[in-house]
Amino acid sequence: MSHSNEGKEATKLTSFVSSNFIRDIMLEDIKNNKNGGKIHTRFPPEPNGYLHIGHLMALVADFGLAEEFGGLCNLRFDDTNPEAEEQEYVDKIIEDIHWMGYDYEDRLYFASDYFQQLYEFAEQLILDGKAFVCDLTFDEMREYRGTLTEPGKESPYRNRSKEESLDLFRRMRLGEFPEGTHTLRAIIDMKSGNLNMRDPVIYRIKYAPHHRTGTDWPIYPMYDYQHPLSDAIEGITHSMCSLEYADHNELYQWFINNVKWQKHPDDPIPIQYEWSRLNVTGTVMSKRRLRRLVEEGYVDSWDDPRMPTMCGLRRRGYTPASLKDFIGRVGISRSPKIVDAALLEHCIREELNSTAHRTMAVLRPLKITLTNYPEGQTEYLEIENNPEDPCAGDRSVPFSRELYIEQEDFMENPPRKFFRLRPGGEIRLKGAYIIRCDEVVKDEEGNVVELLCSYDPETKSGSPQAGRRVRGTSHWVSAQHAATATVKLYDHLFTKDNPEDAEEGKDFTDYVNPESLEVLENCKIEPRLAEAQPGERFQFLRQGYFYVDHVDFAEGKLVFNRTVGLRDTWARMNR
RNA sequence: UGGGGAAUCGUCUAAUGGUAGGACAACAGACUCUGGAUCUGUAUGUGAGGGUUCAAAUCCUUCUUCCCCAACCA
Repeated sequence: MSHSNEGKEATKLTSFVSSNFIRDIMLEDIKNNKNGGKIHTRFPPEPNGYLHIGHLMALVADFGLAEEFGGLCNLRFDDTNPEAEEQEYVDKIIEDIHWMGYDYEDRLYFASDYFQQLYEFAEQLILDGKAFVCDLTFDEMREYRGTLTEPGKESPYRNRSKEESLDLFRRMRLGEFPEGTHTLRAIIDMKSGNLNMRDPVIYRIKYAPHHRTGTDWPIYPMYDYQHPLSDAIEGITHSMCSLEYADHNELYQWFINNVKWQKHPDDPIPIQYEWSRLNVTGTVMSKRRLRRLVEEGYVDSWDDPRMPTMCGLRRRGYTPASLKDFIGRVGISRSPKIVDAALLEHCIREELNSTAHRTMAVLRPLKITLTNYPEGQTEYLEIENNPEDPCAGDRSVPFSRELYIEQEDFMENPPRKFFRLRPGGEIRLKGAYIIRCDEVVKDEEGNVVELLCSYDPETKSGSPQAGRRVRGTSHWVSAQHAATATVKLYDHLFTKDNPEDAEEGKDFTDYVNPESLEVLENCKIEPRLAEAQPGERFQFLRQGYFYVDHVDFAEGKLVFNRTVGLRDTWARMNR
């Protein structure tokens, strides 16, 4: 991927800024030389959907903390449910991880890589009297499990002989039984207050073909069994996950303690740590809801720039560095969090303010003619690319008699504090001259179609006499030299901070912002922008940061997606 | 008395018995050839009640509120 350099660069620049309890634990472990002072994490997505902003915490923490302590992070797909998982998602997830600049080197693993090993562990568990084959039906098992407040009952098959269980388990593996007729269950405690400990199922029969192992296996291990053992096999030291798995930690430890997985006495014993999930205002995260947005046409695709998916964020123009910065600022904790999307926007604005080149694009053009400027003349003005970065240099921008300015930079009857152009008033054209509006040209319906202006040759930017001041400055493009482009103005997808908190009779789709996308087809852009390459980011002066859509570009279209607008105190004053 | 987790400015997050601090958001002002950026300033917080202590966000205690768990999903 051409984007991987972007991510790697970002990795060097950014690390966590805030402290967090996981880091404290790692620091302590390193100090005590636990596991030889090594940190080894893993990022364990299930390939059943696209990575989205809710996964960002785990992604950045798993890879970022390992990186910070000179450790390693494996990429391991949790692919033990063939009904849900697809190769397509594996590929998309890998693409997103590469884009973020994270490197798992040759450590790309799949839980399915361990199916044979896990199977052997399971046989041993049976031999040790710690697991049995259960013939209870799905409904019976639910009944035997008890409830949150009542203890469960032991399965009548719990005490059958090891030999019988082993025989049955082997025949399960041979594919002799239909789905749903048998399970392998751990023998733990049906009375436990923790439902996960009530003789949990560790293998079930499934004949669905697996995206990697095909039809090799008629039985599949459950997450709770597979995950700790996969961690153990890989030598993971710190196994991090979100808080809804806290109840599973006891089971995690049970498998670590009861399966003979250790090859050497100093193989690290993995420990699970949990943190609270990341939520962001104005988004939905669940796969089901995201799918509805796509399928019901609220957005165009999974990578629509309004989607909170990683691929959507990328098309919106977010950078890996800004995303890492965001996670660093949010921090890792165990308290529930719904982070203000404004923080995410701040992170990308801050980065782009220092890196994005300034350009001029007139989104809604209003023609002006400088009546005292020589016809046919073009002068090239040197304008700085980025006032925040002197090294960014200057570029030449053509200036001529006929120009476009923004429609909203002119008002015939302006209110107080409107510092832009009005009849008889003056503004500076950025990097050029001060102009005065002499005459307003209207069509038959009274719409303003053109302004006749005059320029003051004494006020050329950079010249000694340029000192005269006017309050307003506008961006502009030369009509003759401008190219036309499509600009997509994106805004928040929802009108509500928490779209899921719907009123009676409504659901989250009722809060989709009808103005979340405005497509402008007739934007006039300066010559530099006509040469823009996919993946480039610019500031459109006074308007915002824009990303050259790499997807549209591949289809032959030059489209600028608004990543985020500039802070706009004028707009705020008018709210 | 099911089990587990969490409560600090509007939002995140620090302070591990010793001045409740930072970031984002908000507001006000300065500056500005981007109404951007930058700078300065302002307001807002320890869920509640008891207790220990010279001193409590922090320790003890009672209570309240919120989140997660009853897939042969992860």
